[in-house]
Amino acid sequence: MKPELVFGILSDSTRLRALMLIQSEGEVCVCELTHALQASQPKISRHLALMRDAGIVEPRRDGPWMHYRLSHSIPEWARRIVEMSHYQLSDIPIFIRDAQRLLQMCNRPERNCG
Amino acid sequence: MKPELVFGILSDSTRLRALMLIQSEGEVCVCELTHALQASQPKISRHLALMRDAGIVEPRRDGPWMHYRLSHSIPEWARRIVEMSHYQLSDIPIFIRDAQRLLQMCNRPERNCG
DNA sequence: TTCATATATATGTGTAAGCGTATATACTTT
DNA sequence: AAAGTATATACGCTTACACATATATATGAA
Repeated sequence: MKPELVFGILSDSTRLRALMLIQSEGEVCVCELTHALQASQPKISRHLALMRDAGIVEPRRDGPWMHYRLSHSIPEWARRIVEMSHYQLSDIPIFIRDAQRLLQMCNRPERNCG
Repeated sequence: MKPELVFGILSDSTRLRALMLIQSEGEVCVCELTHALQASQPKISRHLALMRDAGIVEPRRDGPWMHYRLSHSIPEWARRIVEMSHYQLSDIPIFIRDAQRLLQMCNRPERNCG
């Protein structure tokens, strides 16, 4: 895995916002992302597929839902870059708002209402 | 400055390699980069202009030479991301080789031979 | 098997990015 | 001023990317 590829993943707003939530929550499903990011489902799925193909995230099926988390086989340096970017960016308004929308979302698979 | 823009800067191999050297050396000039990265001068200059316009690096003229360093007005989170990426990536072969070529370069402005 | 929900992918389109080559600008020396 | 070196930008081209929309696949319930 090449470093510039990892940064390429982070260089799109939708993917960065998704990864920030994945990093916060450990795991999120597609419907949670579409809700939190207020984006269309194909848009979210396309970006997740991109990240999956790049080896950054991995899917887990849970009935009809697909959950995504950081890939367990991601290189250590890549994991640290993602973690540390999350740490540095988490107080920026747009990411705070995404996190809030996720917490306030009802009908989250495997979770109660917020 | 938007986070995804900073990652966009880091998502190109030439720019990432240049920034790694800037981070190591504090400041490098165009001719040092063309030598260390073994790339054409227009290619290096174009990428530096891109990073300058994005507010990541800033130029300093020294006679005929242009030196580039991290911008002093870069947001703290962006500086930390660059610093930390350098720390995480510095032992990857391609960056080691770039650094070696730079150290072995003779005729470096403001420096002796290595 | 039929329907509804959740997710994935395909298609067509517009835009942005990177490259090589050529050329322009800036500085230094003569 | 003229020539040489260092750097910047312009141009034409090709490819990659992101999007919206449409459609396909997968699961669960009836």
